[in-house]
Amino acid sequence: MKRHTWQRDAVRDALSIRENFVSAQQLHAALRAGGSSIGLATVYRALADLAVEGEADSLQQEGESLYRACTPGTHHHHLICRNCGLTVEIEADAVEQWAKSVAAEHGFTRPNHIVDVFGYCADCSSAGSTIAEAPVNP
Amino acid sequence: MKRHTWQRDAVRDALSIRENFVSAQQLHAALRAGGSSIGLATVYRALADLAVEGEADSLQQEGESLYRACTPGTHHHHLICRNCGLTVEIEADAVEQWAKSVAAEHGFTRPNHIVDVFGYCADCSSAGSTIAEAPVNP
DNA sequence: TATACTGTTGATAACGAATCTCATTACCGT
DNA sequence: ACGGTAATGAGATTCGTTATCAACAGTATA
Repeated sequence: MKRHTWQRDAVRDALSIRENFVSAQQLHAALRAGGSSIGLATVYRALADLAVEGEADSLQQEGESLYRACTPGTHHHHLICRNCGLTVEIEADAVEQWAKSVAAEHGFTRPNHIVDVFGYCADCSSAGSTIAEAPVNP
Repeated sequence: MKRHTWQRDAVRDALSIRENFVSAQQLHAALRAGGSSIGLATVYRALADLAVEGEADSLQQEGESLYRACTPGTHHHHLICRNCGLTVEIEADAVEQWAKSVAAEHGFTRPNHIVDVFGYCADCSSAGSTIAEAPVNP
């Protein structure tokens, strides 16, 4: 049986406050900075649970998992700024359909897909000279 | 100046033989098993270089980087079997265009995208009872 | 409310992928 | 052949994540 603890709530709340993707360690540091005594392992467990339950989206970047609160029940993808992390949820029925059809064409069943778009948001683009990273697709 | 070594060739050859995505450690083990004395760090370096030069595709899965040889100069994505790893290169101009337009709509510049489709290939689907993993999208 | 059951927590150890260090090797222009 | 220097590789190191396990705290029941 699943139990209700303040630790889970704390992680959920801390995640829901944030706009961008954050790592488990960042979230743990923020919670501790806020006076909480929550443990690191618990933050990892809570985030993994939230992701499984569909309350959080996750993506892998540079060898670490990042999480972000999302509205449960909706399937969407993300448009993420490489510079500041600003994240926009995007829907893409066309892509969903494409993924299904291309899988079916090749005899694949139970298709899933990973679709994320990265770029530089308007603000970071206009402040272009301060961006260290070189363009990836010139 | 860039130098030509048998180690780079060995990694490139070992990668080109394979159909599926492999990890650096798998490739290193295979090379050693084949009698090579190549070092692990060198395999990591060679794979990273190949990916940068566009001779290999890479993806992140379960906290590790997997690599696969690809025909240089062509932009494509992958359809990957979750069970056996069978990989099919797929092209998707529609998705490319969608990524560009959705980025532009939100003021994002220099868009990149990560698009991969996972599923169960025909063979693994028909041998369904042997697949341990539960369906992810019932 | 008191009690027992058991899922959860958290400090720490352990793990694993990837990178760094640095002495040694060997590629390549001269 | 020579010399500068990029590349190599064994091992150490870093860092994100997971496992361990005793102590704790929800929750159902009496």
